[in-house]
Amino acid sequence: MDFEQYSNSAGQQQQQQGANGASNGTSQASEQGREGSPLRSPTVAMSMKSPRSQPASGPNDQQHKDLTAQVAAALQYSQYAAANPSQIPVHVIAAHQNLQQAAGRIPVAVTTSFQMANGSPTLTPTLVHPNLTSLSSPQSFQPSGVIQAPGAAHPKNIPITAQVDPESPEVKNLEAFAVSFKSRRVKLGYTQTNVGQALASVHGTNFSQTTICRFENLQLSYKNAQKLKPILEKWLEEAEKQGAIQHEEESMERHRKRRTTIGMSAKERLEQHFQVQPKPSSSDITKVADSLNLDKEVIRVWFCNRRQREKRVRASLGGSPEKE
DNA sequence: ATGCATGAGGG
DNA sequence: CCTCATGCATC
Repeated sequence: MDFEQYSNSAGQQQQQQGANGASNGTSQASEQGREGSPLRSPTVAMSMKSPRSQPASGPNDQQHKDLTAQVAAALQYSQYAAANPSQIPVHVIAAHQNLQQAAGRIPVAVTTSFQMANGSPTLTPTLVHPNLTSLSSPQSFQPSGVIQAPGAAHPKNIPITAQVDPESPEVKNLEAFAVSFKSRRVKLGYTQTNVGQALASVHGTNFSQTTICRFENLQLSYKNAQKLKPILEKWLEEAEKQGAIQHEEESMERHRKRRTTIGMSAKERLEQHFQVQPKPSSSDITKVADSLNLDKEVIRVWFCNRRQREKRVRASLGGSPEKE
């Protein structure tokens, strides 16, 4: 099979934001694509106004392709899982649910059928483009006793459910503030790091550059962002009153474990697993970790983080990459 | 800007 | 063990 390169590349570039010199102002001139990961976000959002009068010319929409790819991944895994009878049920069911969920985002219907051939269950998802057929409505899956294998210990359920309506006025307001905040922050000459430290004056405790950055980009959970907003809002008002930077104390003492670098192929495998089973059991994690030659703890944490990412306000939602 | 990690709180 | 809020280390 394939090998993973969980190498710990030696760090070389340091783009520390003006943590000690306020002359760094804006900075943040970052450029993405540092990872070249083929699967940035398997999400299939965006809206597609499809004139129902379009003749069936073929499923060549990008969205359709994306979903197809997602299905392929899920299917691939389900087959892989076929080697582990004790877990097939959960995985397959989860796969189906994920497919339906994915389909819910775009005008496509998913029809998944089950085939018990030689004791090897196979998931066969069929994508139906509304413009192509008279629409064979997505037939609901009937987990008729066939799927419930004996040793299948299902952890819990697979929610992945969104947390807040992206169109909610609250979310819109949050986004507006985030943009405004960044703009005004820059005008004041504060770096994200500066803000995090200065925040102590109105909040009592500091925050890291990371947190400020995530707030500005709304890469936090909805609740977290809502909680931070008033704090940042308060600080901003104070800061604008005083006009210039009033940075606080700076304590630079840190040291931690070196960050593990998970190879790209390993990430693909993990992503596939996640698509069908976002919450793998301990034994699952052990198996995955073993097959990828990575520490179990690393895998466990990866899933935890992946789940968290799924819950971010701006994660994989209609929000355009708002690059800059 | 973001990936992997830590720790508090809940079960 | 998980979720959640957070952040160091690193791209």
